[in-house]
Amino acid sequence: MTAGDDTVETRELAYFVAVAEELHFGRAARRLGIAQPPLSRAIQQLERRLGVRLLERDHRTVALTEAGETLLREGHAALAAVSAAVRRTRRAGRSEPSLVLAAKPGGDADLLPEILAAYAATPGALPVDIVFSALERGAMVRDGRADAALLHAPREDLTGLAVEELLVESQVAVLPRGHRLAGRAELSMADLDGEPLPRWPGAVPEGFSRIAESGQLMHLVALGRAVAVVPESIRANLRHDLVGVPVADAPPTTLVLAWPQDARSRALAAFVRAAAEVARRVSAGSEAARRSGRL
Amino acid sequence: MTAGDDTVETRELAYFVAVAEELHFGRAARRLGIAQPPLSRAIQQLERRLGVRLLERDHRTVALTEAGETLLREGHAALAAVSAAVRRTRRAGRSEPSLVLAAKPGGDADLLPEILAAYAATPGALPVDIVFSALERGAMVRDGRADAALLHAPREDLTGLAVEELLVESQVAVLPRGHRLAGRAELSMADLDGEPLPRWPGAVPEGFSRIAESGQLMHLVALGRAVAVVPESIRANLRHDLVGVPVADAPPTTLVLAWPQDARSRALAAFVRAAAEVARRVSAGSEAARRSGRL
DNA sequence: GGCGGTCATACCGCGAGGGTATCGCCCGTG
DNA sequence: CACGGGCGATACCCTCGCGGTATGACCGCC
Repeated sequence: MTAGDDTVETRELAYFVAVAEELHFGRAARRLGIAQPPLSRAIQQLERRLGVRLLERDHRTVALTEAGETLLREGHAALAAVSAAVRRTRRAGRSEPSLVLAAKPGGDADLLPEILAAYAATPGALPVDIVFSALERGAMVRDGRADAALLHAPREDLTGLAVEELLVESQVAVLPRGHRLAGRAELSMADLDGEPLPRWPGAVPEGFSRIAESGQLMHLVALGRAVAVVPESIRANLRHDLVGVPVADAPPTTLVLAWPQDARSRALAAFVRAAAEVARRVSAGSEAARRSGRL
Repeated sequence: MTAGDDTVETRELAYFVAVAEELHFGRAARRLGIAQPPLSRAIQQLERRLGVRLLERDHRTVALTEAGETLLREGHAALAAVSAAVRRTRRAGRSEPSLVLAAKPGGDADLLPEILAAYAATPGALPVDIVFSALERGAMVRDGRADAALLHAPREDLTGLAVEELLVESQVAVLPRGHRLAGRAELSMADLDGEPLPRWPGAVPEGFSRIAESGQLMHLVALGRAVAVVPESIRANLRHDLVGVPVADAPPTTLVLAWPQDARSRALAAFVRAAAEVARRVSAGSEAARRSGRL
């Protein structure tokens, strides 16, 4: 009995996700651009089809059941997979192909120009479009908006992505030039204990919505409203009113090149190879410089 | 222009996948249980909606374009994500919850009884259903048919799964007792060069469709039709007419417990902890035995 | 106790999806 | 070279299900 057609349409998933996120049929319906009654019906039908109660409604409030919570999580992932499929297909069909690389402004440790040059020198290289985003570069790769991204592990989540490690960096605290700790040769995290947040970029300081751009963060630091702990490579591009001081016990950060773990593109493979090659060359060079005492 | 409603229904994806796999509208339609004309229309509509040519048809044959190939790959993944969502939701809604563990017969290195006992002793432990499968345990975890599985790395693909390493094992060649190499204390892969396939379980020997069950494989070995290289733990349960001889240069195999990488279940976490604890205890014990010369 | 808010039900209209019949095209074949 | 068979596309029709409007049932709150 209850044959249970194992297939659910993406429309139904999107409807459920909307309701589960809003916990309110009317708002969800408005967000979806439909009326409320069809939405109620669709959810009931979905529950009947799955043979599972997804929402607990008591005429005043809507709450998720255990099953509803898993469908919210899993349904989100499934919808993401569908739109990733669509986006990647569209891109694969473009007559004039290119690679899209997501990078964070100032977050490339100055490797990007060399990587681009090395790849461009590859036979059959495609044009590379750089798209800048501070916060959702990983998501862009996962959902097909970008072919690859420069990410910082372990700060950013790498699940579901294939990665090539480019560079391991220690971290520095960014401080106003006049700060009491600015003159120190080295700090520990404990030294920063009393300092205003965000200690880590991406965290949310009091009264600010979100640090979406590194210039904003640096501005906050200059104002004494925040202290940032960031990879040492940004010292090269620091504003003149700021200084970077090594933090000895901050966990090292790894700059990685990430791409969808089952990508099959010839061009992407060549790009990854080129990036790895540049990283190898550069880190060997800086290693040599360090050994010869120039750093 | 080309507003491009970014959503595609799972039905459309399933239709395209069927055509892409069959490369034949008639067969695909039969497989889907619909007539051929609506299928043709659906594919055309999908192509129009994506703004991309997916199939190259020349009145005699159907071939995939570049975009079609990526939609085949990505669409498959997306459909799998959808049915995984459905299955996991159904399971989460069951009134009497349980854990489903996928194992391979003989592939648990005899850890399973202890793991089950350790987990059962956990407060709030759920009943554990063991489901045996030789070939698709990884897929069962990925698509929600199982909560966790015992897998052998690197022989089996672990992408998309979270894992806990339980046991590293060296490998042995399984040979008929009368085999010319059966008396040797140790072999190398080179010694097996002339031997009949499959060297590795899961490979397809001439004239046989698939080794789905280890009993079949052992039977083939006993008949001299094949030589198997497997983790050493199976030596304990070998038929009396077979012997296991260590293969010095075969890459070691790791028995891992794998689960969906974003699972949130309290019960699963407890099970993983219990398994890791047992593995730690057992490998410490066998280490001690080895040191004291009993092996 | 009326009022507003929320979800469910009743009912209707229309469009999309599916079916049958047929065409157009190409290829093999006698 | 004519003809038949196989394949995908087109034409046409019908039905079912999705979405809309109107309304009901049930609460909490002034």
